This record gives sequence, structure tokens and C-alpha cells, in this order.
Amino acid sequence: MIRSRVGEAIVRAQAAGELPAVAVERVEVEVPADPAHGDYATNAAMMLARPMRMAPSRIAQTIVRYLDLRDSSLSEATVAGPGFVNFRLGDDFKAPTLQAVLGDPEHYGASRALAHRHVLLEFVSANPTGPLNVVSARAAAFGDTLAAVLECAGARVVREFYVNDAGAQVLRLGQSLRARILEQTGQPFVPVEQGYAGEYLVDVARAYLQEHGVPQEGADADRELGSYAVAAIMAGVRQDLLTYGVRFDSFFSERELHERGAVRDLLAELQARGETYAADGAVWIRTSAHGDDKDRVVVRSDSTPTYLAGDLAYHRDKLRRGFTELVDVVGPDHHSHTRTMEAGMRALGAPGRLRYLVVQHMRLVHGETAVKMSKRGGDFVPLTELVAEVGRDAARFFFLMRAHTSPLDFDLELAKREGQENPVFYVQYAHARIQSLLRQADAPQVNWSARDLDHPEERQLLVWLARFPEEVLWAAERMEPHRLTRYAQDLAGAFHGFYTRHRIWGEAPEVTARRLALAQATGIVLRRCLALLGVSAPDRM
RNA sequence: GCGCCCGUAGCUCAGUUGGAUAGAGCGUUUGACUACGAAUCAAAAGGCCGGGGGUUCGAAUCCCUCCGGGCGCACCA
Repeated sequence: MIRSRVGEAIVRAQAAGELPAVAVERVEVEVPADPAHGDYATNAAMMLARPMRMAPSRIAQTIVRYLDLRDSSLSEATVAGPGFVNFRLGDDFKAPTLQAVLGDPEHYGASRALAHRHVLLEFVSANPTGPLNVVSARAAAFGDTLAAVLECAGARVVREFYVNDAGAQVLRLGQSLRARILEQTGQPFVPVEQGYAGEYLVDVARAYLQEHGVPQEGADADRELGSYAVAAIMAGVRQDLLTYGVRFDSFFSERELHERGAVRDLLAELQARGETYAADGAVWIRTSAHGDDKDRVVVRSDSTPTYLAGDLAYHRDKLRRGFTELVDVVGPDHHSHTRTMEAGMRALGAPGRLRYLVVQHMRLVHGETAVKMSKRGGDFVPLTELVAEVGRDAARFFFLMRAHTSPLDFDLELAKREGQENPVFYVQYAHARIQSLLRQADAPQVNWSARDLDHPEERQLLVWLARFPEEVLWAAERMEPHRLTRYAQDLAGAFHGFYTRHRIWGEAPEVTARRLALAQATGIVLRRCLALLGVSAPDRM
């Protein structure tokens, strides 16, 4: 909004010949670090100083002169510092803000800004060979909230989990299940080499015996067992995701992809494009011609397709389903693969459609000391164990407090504490406090005006409420959902500050009424924000 | 060796694509409940933004180069 006003002012000034007619790039508007500098600011004048060959302060003054702030909720624009233009919200923003929040509590903050985007968001995609573990927890929280934020900003998003239910690992899983089944029949347990020795297969083995009895020998039977295990494990994975508050729209089977002939079609297309060649008994793709360090094998010398072939076929399928944008959330261990895949997509003639978000590693710590994340047998700590220990709210909030590009230390001790040092409780407490206030009695039916919310704390709180839609949009555009945890803390802080200084009940009826409205609106926005984060907003704590 | 992520207060981390006096939480210190939830609030101390060069009106941010920490470099998935 401010952006376009400033842009219009520049255009008018240029038309009037007061500013040189140079091309103007995107005008950036920011929230100043120091509230004394106003509610918003733009550095457009300084950005334009060089191309216009004018002093920033003169440009800023000209912009201000041509600025039209009518119908804008902005009251003043001033030139400050080396050439900033600072804006202050006028009283006009108060009533519309409260009205927007209270009038549509379920949608405040939502917009249609990204309605033109149709995103396939793939995340987690953990191997279906064991329960979801703590390594997936960060990506799951990140992906789920990213999807929610994108949707809130108007984008169409499909959340997809790629199930790697094809290939050698399923065979090994089947063999591992057989070993557990034999164990159930009284024979000694013999772990499969490179297999899965986790306890979780014991239950699966019991269920299998009950349903089917002792399986036949042979590789075909092993594969059958593998599929059975995948189905059982994935059922558990879905359940775990559900209790973690993570929703998927689609589980995409790699096996079905192969059965449908998608991999064969992909290879045919690559060949038709001249992007493959035979060498050493294998088929290679020319990824090095598209930015990868070397060419890669797509069909092994035993004529089975590699994972890369399957993944390329999968992403080709995503494009065929009509998505304009493919976003993959992966762990740091897939880093080198991203480069190969991007090269492969270029080879397919679809450059720039796939974007990888690499979520960095996390560590579990207990105060100062690191906690081992794998248990005996090499299995990682299950996600369910983390959730059982610290709770879903703390788990998700903590994972989302940091940028995904930063490694993260998850402090189990801090997450469990129910005190002021725990940011989750700080935010939730603000919400509970508000609900407690609203519970006290029915609001008196009196006329009140939002314009009278004049104390600095009241005004500041309103400013935070007004900013929520921008925060959501910003988080969506940048794909940085962690911004919202910060916003939640800032908003909660603004409320606590307001609450300590001002009484709500016991004042004149119109004062009580408008402060209640303010508190209620704050509660709504807190709940909206926490909902995006997948964190509950309790009425009592 | 090559590629990527990270290095900012004692600790964990933000820093809005190069802007104003570098911020927050925790921890530390000091204050504030005979009124709506003190799980809160107010204030203080704490920094060569890993080091060194460069780019320009201006650098935590961009470039180069070192130093440290992490991850990855398969006819595995």
C-alpha cells in the first residue's frame, strides 16, 4: 500500500519534471527499528540517489511533496536522517484495524496476494522403513507451517509426502520382517545385513502371523513382506504426523510411479532430448552440461533405474499435474542431490521450476550437554517420544523459532519448563490472560471509539495488530515461517505491556468497552498466528 | 580436494535482499502485587558482528582471502 503510494509520488514528480526520468525498481518499505522513526519507513530516496544523480534528502523531500496520503490511514510523512521517508499511522488506522479483526476473526491476516501461485510442497518424505524420528520433526514443523502461511497468503498448496516404497530397501525391509516373524515362531533372531533391526518390526511381525501365518520362502515373498511392512509403518507415520498436527494432502508412492511406466517415459524423453548416453554398461544423464559437477547414472548396468531416475520421473509428474512451482524441503544430507536434480530439471527443459529448501541439522541438548539422538540398535529417537516429553506446542514452536538455514539446538530442558523463560508459555499466557479477562463479565453495551485508544501502549498494540497481514505475506513470500514466532512474541509482549499499565475492568464503561475490544482483537490475532504455527492457544493454563 | 550451511552479548539466535545509535529471549543485577492471572512488568550491565583486505555516501549484510565448526560429495535412498 505504502509502496504504491510512494511509487505514484515518484511517477508524478517525474512527470512534473522534478525528478529525472529513470527507471524505478521496486520500492522497499520497512518497519524502523526505532519507534521514534515512525511506524513505517522507506529508503527509496537513497536507492534512487545514484541513478538520479541527486542528493537523497532532496529526492526524499520531492517525494514527500508529491505524496498523496488521502484514504491511506497514514497521517504524516517526514524526511529524516540521510534521506529516509518516515510514515506515521494516523488515528484513522485504529478503527479499521479493530473492525477488520473483530469483524472476521477466522480470516484476519489472509489475503489473495499469492493467488496466482500453485505450489506443490514436498516435505518429510522419510523412508517408510521405520517410524518417524526426531530428525524429521524439524522439517515436518517447517513444511507444515510454510504450507499454512502460503495458503493464508492466497496460494494454492498441495502438501505431499513421497513414499520411497520401491527398490532394494523394501526387499531388505521384507527380509527384516521375516527375521522377526521367525523370531515369533520361537527361532532365534538373526538380524539381516543392512537390514532394519528396530523393535518396531516385532509388532508388525505379530500382526502378520495372525493375518497370514508363516510366509513362504523366496525373494518374491520377501518383497511381499516388504510391502506389508511399508503399509504398516506408513499407517503409524500418518498417525504420528496427525498427533504432531501435520497434515498432508497426498502420499505419493514411488512404486506406483514405476508401475505406471513413468520412469520408462522419463528415460525416453531424456533420450529424445539427447540428454543420455551409454557407457560402462550403464545409461548416464548429461547433468554436467547443466551445472552439476559430473554426469550421473540413471540406469545401472543391471538395467535397474537409479533413485535419481525415479526422482526425476516424480518431478516430471509434478509438473504434469499442473503445478507452477515445486518446492522440496530436504535435510542437509540431500544437499548434493539438489544440485543434480536442478541440473536434471534443466535437462528436461524445465529450468527454475524446482526450488529446494534445505533445512539444517538439529541437535537435542539438555542445558549445556548434547543428548544422543540415536538409541541402541542405531534407531533414532522417535518423534512420538519428543512430543511425549515436551509436548507438541513446545516442539513445534521451538523448531520454528530459528531460520531453517541455521543449525538448531533444541533445549529439552527449556522446552519443558513452564515458566517465563519459555517463549511458548509467554505467548500462550498472553492468550490465556485475555480469555480470563473476557470471561469476567459481559462487555457493557456502550458506544466507544477506537480513536480514543490513545495511550502509547494501546496505540502500539494496535500497530502490531495492523501489521499481522504483512507479516504473514512477508513470511510467505520469503518462505521464512520462523518470522511468525517472533511476531507472536512481539505481539504478546505488547499486550503484557499494555495490560500492566492499564486497567480494563472498573474504568468508565466506554473505556472498559474499548479496552476489552482491543484485548479481544489481540486474542484473535494471537490465536490466528499460533494456528499457523500449529501451536494451541489455551483459554486457561 | 570440491560444494553448501554456520561464525553477531556469557548461552541460544534475529537482523526485512546495502541504511538511522547492531536487536530479542534466556542467564546476571536492581526495582514493581491490599485491584482484572507476578507464568507478568520496568530498568541496568553486557559487542573489534571470527581475522584481514576491497567495493561506496554508507557493510553484520556484497566481493576476495585466510581461520575455525557442521554437513554432503555412489551404478545408496
